Amino acid sequence: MKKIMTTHFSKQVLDWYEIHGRKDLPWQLNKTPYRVWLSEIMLQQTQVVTVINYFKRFVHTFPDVESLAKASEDEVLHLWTGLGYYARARNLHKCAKAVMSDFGGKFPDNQTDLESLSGIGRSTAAAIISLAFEKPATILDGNVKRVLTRYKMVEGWPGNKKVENELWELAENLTPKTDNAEYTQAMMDLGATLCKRSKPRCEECPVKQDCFARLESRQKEFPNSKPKKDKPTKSTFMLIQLDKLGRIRLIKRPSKGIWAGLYSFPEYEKIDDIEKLMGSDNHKLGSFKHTFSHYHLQVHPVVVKGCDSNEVRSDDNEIWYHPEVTEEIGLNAVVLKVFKKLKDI
DNA sequence: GAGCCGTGGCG
DNA sequence: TCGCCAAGGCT
Repeated sequence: MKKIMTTHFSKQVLDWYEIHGRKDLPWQLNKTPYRVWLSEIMLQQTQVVTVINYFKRFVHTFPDVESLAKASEDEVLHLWTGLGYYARARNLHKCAKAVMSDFGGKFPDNQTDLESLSGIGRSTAAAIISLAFEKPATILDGNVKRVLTRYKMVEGWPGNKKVENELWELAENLTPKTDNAEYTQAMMDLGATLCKRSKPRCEECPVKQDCFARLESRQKEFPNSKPKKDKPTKSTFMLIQLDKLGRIRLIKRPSKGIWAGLYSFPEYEKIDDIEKLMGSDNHKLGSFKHTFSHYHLQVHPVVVKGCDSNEVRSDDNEIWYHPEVTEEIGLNAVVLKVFKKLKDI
């Protein structure tokens, strides 16, 4: 009985995919394990529309794992600038080097070896096995979770371990051994285009007649939402020093914590801390709020012009940045936002 | 298990 | 304006 239902489900999904699935995303063309891996990392917690241009720029600069492994971390972070979750970029680089040194430059095609690599967990490993090597594997990403929690009305927040284990088992039971790559892509397409979080297009869904949530008109309740927690608000004064050549002083952030390894402005807790150092001849840009996944940051940019770049003691972590001269480095979205504000004044 | 780790879009 | 969250993984 179970097997019949399983076959039924995957057949419906596969038939739908053949007609409605996405088959010409950049990483689906010239498909290689490298391109599949890169896309899977970029797509972690990030939507397709955001990733597309980053992916194109990245493979243009680093067309294969060897070129990526040889790059500097700053170059890699540069191509990740604005994409967020920068640990992904550092792990990506680390992974590329490991593939070169430990796997002869070829991505492994099994779950254990793939999961031993930085940045690759159970679902990403399965996606690579399925999509790149076309061997049977089961993924469980946000799309699949959304589809399955609705299909079987799975109660509880999917981030909860018990719920997640339940979903893994369900996912594995539904995954076919044949046409596995198509099925994997189909489930993600289904979740992304029809079984969306808001306004799901159930009428067009290939499994609508068996979907418990739809049959009870409870689609909105699934997946159950994450228990909410208030985000604290922090405040920071960012010192933007310009020298006579229009260069900007940036400091490389530590290898742990927010924006690790990226260049950013020096930060101070109070305006007094800046004026004690620089004097009171400064210009305040409008403060603004930047929101992270786990807290809000109220940013107060303070501009000091006409600095003498020779006067500031410079170590390896400091640079005077000029977009057209400075070698490529990683920047965060707040720095980009401030750059834009500077242009407007 | 729970916190950490970005960003932009949407309702 | 604001909370929510999108192709997760690491510690």
